[in-house]
Amino acid sequence: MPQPTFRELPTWLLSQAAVRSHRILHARLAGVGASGYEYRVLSALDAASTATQAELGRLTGLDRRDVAVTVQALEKAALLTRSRSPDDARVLVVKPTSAGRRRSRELDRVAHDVQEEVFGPLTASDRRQLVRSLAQLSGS
Amino acid sequence: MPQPTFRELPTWLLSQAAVRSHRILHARLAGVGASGYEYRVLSALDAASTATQAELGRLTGLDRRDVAVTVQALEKAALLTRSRSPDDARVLVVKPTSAGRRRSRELDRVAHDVQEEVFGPLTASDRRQLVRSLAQLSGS
DNA sequence: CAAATTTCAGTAAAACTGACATTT
DNA sequence: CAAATGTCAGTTTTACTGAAATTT
Repeated sequence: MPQPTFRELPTWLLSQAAVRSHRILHARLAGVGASGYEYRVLSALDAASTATQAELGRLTGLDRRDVAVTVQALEKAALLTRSRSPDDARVLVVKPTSAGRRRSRELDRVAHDVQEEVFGPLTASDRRQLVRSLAQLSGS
Repeated sequence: MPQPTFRELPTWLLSQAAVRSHRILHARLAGVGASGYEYRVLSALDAASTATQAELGRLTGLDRRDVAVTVQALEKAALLTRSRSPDDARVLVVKPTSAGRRRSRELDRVAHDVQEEVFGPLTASDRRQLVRSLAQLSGS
């Protein structure tokens, strides 16, 4: 056998598993009216309690531009507030509203349920090993 | 701890690992002037020797529409040919040209090299286990 | 008529790029 | 002046939807 085709490559298997996982999570989030970006921002913000937009970008892996757009939409929906930092006039401090915190936990629950659906085929020990390896791949 | 945030979820780790893997593969393919769709179609076609567009869609996991667009571009680049099937006038039979076969193997080599870069952090046995689990997740 | 194949027109999410004004 | 932050305008890739024409 010379070079394997893409269908036998680990990168392909990884991509396919992620596509399937993403499809399921995305469908569940859409079912409650949320996008993936919104979920990430709200969930990260709930965990941090308060964060600047730049911090949210680092926490969520989103580009600053995409953070700005998402945060603006969430502000319009009264799920978070933004205010200039007194310490640093460049920075916008973002805080969840109580509706935002409720929403965040609702989305965390939705995502939690998806884990079973996606990783159900694996044994608990395979699952642990998979999580370990995946964490290593994305720079732990 | 109530619900974990998205950053602790297996689906997130899977997504992040896939994003990183995709980024690397995509950059390497772009470096030789190919898109992911083109690589998948050419590689699948080279392995199958000949296929209809619908078959290519099933092999590559691409939507029929995206197969059509990709195949038309590859035809324009003289990397494959299309002809009506004599047996079934609905069907377009796609064959690689010799330039297409060379191109396909070039891209397979590029992708093969990426495997090391992406999965290098893992031991060989972790790698085998990961591939097994990933295959299970995408419906093996 | 039902089903499959191909094509057309379009949307949407995700990731990303380059530029700019403001502030530190 | 360099660096960081937020904003604006835009592209690319990938995935997908709905509809139409053709043929089986």
